Amino acid sequence: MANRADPAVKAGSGHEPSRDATLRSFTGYSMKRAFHAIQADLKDVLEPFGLRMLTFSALVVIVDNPGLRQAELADALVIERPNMVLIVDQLVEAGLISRAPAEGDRRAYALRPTEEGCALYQRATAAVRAHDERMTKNLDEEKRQLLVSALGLIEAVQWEEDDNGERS
Amino acid sequence: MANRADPAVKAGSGHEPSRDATLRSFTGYSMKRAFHAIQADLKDVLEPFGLRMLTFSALVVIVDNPGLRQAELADALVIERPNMVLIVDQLVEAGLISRAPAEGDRRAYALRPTEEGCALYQRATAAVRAHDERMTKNLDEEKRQLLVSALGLIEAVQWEEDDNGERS
DNA sequence: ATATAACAGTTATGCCTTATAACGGATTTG
DNA sequence: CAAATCCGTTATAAGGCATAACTGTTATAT
Repeated sequence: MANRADPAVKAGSGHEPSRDATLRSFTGYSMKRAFHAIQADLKDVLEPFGLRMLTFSALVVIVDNPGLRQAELADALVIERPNMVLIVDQLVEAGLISRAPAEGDRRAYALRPTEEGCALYQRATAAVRAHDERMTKNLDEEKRQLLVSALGLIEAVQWEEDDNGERS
Repeated sequence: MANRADPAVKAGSGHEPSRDATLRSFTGYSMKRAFHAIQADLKDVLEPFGLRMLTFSALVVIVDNPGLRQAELADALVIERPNMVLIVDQLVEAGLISRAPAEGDRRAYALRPTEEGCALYQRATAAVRAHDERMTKNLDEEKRQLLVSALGLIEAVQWEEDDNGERS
C-alpha cells in the first residue's frame, strides 16, 4: 500500500543533480509529477472508505446536485458516458446512491444520494480536505490560490476555439 | 469565483454555474483537470513524431544523459523497471536509441541516442516547447514560475518522512 | 401521423499506464 | 564459496480512457 521511493537522494558515486533537467522546463512534466504524488496519497486516503478517485468525485457531484442524470454527471466530470456506467454501478452497489427513473423521460435516470451516501460524503470529504491541506502545506494561502488560478487558466485553453494549427 | 466556459452548456433552461463546485475547492481536482487538458494536447503534438508521452520523456533523458542504464532511467522518470522495458524496446525499434552492453557490468545496458534520436529529440523538443507555451499562454512569466515552484513543493511532500498519522 | 434524427444508457472492445511477483544471469559481500 | 543484492526481463492484473455499436425513448420534420 504505502510505497516509498527515494530517487532524489543517492548516496553513491557522482553527484548528478537531476537527470530530467530538460523535462523540468516543461510545465506539463512538473504537473505530471505533482499529480502523481497527489494521486498516490489520495488513493490511500480513500481506500478506507471503499472509494476511488472517480467514485469519490462522482459521489460528491451527486450529493451536490441530487437528481442529475448520468450524462450530466459525465459532462461535469469530463468522463465519457460509457465509463460512467461502472462508476455509477459501483456507487449503487455500495448503497451510496440510488438510480431512479427520471420523471418525464423514461430513458434517463435521476441519481440521488442515499442517507449512507450523504454520511460517507461528509466523512470522505473531510478526509480529502485534510489530504489536500497536507499536500499543499508548503504553500501559503496566496500561493495556493495562485496555483489553482493558474491551473484553471491552463484548462481553459482547450475551450478556446483557436484556428491556429501548426501541427501535422 | 472565476467562471470559465463550460463544455456542456447546452441551449435550454437554466444557467447551472458549475456542478463540481465542491471538487473545485480541492487542489488535486483542478490539477487533474488541467493535466488532462495538457495530456490530450501533448498526445496530438507527439503523434506526428511517432512518440508518446513516456517515450518522449525517456528519449529526452537519454539524450541528456547518454550511457545511463535502464534502472537509472526508470528512477529519473519514476517508472517501475518492468514498465521501462517496453518503452526502451520501442525507442530501439524506432532506431532512436541503442542498447549497448555497459562496460564493467555484463547485466546492464548503456542507453545512448542514435543520430536519428538526436535529430528527433531536437524537433520533438521544439514542438513540445511550443505546446507548453501555448498551454501557459494565459499566464505571465511570474505566474508560470510560481506555478512550477508550487508543483515542486507539492511533489516534495511525498519525500518527507512524516510520522504524523493523519487518519485511521 | 409517421419517418427520421437525436438522445440516454448500455455493452463490447482496445489501448495505455501503473503496479507487483517471480525468474535467470551477473555482481557484490561475508 | 554461499548468500544477498542488483539488472533486465516476463507474466499478470487492475484501472483509466476512448470509440463503435446496440436498445429503447424522445424530439423533429415533412
